[in-house]
Amino acid sequence: MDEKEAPDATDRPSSVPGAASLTPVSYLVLGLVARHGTATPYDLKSFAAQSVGNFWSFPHAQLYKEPPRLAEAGLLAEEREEFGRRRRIFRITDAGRAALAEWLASGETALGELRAPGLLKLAFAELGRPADAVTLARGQAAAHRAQLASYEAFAALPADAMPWSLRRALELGLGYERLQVDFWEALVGDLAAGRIPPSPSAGPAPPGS
Amino acid sequence: MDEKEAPDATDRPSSVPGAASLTPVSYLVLGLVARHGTATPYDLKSFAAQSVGNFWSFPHAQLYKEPPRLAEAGLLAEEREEFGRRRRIFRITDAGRAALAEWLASGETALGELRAPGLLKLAFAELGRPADAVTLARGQAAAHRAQLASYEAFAALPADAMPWSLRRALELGLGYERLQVDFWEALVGDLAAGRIPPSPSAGPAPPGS
DNA sequence: GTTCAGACCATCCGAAACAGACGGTCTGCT
DNA sequence: AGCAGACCGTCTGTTTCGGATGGTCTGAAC
Repeated sequence: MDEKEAPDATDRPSSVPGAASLTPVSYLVLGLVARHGTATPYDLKSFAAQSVGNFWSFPHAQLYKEPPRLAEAGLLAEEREEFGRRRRIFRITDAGRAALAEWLASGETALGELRAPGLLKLAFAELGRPADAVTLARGQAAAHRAQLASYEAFAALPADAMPWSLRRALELGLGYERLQVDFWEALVGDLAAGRIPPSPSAGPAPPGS
Repeated sequence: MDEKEAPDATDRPSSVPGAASLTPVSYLVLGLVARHGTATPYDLKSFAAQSVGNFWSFPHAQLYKEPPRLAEAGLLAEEREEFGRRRRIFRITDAGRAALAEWLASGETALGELRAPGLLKLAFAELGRPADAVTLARGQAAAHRAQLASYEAFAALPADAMPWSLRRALELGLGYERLQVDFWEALVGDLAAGRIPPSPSAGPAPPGS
């Protein structure tokens, strides 16, 4: 029953020639270049860190490898600085803009998972001591409070510091962190008050059952 | 307190159990085996799908590869069915229990990222047409509503169908999906009402900046 | 009592992603 | 000029991903 018979609407950009497979990184690069006009790989690294990098980090090596790949597919144009470091400068092409537009227009909507390490640990907390669960909850609450503060600082930037769409995305991030903080703090409270029965009936199912 | 292990020439199976590199998958396997007493790899696949698999899916190949690895490290004991398929049956050892306990007790708290594909797309929605953003938001809302319903069905199981810790984890999942649904629905509303300025003042920064 | 379909179970492999070490290049300060 | 330190880019081993592939068993039809 674990099979998902997803219709899988083959979301590959059909109108774009030679575009084999575009990953999230591809669209990140495409989007960043489109937004800024031009960018070197290093710029991409910085741009990403300042924007989506907050909730989705990419190894910087990816941001160096992806632009040439996209250039080869015709989605980016590449030029070089004349002097100095002779860095690669990328600019989006019409084909690139089309691929980006198609991605934005497609009703693809994969939905991702809640892969929080703390959540995995919590799921098995019954196997440890109750005190460990408290430690975990406190730690998670603190970590998420810190992350929340960082988002809030970012959100405090003036209105024209980021496009409306990014700001809106940031708001989901804010909500997410608040949810996490509330959740873990409530858990700390419940555990401290003994409101959660760590040994309610008989503990975990005995192996011999 | 994550250990930085220097790459030894030949890393022996285990000198100190639990100190080697154990990944989230390792702990998933350890936890599942501990919870159920015994398990074949195929069982693990099923158990995972029924529990944490809801918010954190693992390729099943991982669940076949990991148990032998853990057995080699002394954290699991392996026996075989006598007849029939002669499947591998795993059972946790004292060392395995110790490693699991150590993990549960450690104040590790890595915090993971909000890697939702929809969020990435939203972050660049300013580059597309406003109608695309509406499509995206509607699609995301629907997808998350479906996921929410699935969680709710799971949560409706009787109290003894799952340990308290897993139920608690599920509650975070529930909250997360509700947050998503609310967020995307609110976005649909704002976009429809024109409350979000897709072309506020002057558009994105010109390339020549 | 064979045969065969279809579920159940397990392994393998190429292609990415990942983390981060390592090296080169330039700028500002002395 | 010399040098420190920031800036910038590439490379490599390891792990993960996702799915193709291929065996094994049950039971129902013949």
